[in-house]
Amino acid sequence: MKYWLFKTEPDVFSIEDLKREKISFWEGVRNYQARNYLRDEVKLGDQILFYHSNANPPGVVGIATVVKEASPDPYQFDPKHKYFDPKLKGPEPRWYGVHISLKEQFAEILPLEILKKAKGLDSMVVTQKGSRLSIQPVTEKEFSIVLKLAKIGV
DNA sequence: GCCAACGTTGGC
DNA sequence: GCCAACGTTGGC
Repeated sequence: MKYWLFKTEPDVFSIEDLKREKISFWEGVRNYQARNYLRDEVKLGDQILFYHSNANPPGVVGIATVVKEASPDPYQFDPKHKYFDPKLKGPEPRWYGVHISLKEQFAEILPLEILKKAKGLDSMVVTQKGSRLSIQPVTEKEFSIVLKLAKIGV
């Protein structure tokens, strides 16, 4: 089993939305590195740190899990949709998403600031300066440290 | 294939 | 709202 961090702006799609929808398609990823993770490496049952970016404060708000592996993002073909990709030629999809489901919402947000100070998270992708990747690999160790921090509370 | 210009991300 | 970091674009 692998571990990931999925980044989302809560104004666009928040953990509350995921809770309400039960199962959500992770749409709109338009970055090749993130796409490659989604298409090739994110597998059924993988665990996800659900992260709110562009929030006050930014941080991890819960745990989700993968319930269905990669399928093409349908919006890339829809000219009226904001995730339409005008550069596509033909029916070959370029962008993919996975289906996820909420596993646990933390009692309160675990802020990025705490992650940055935490022991053992020095090389975690999200704590690096200028880390813009929206789908990030997380090690098992990092994942368990984050869980511990979330339980202790801040 | 280089790289300057440009657009976007996201913490602060 | 600012701006550093970074990805993408497109002229050459």
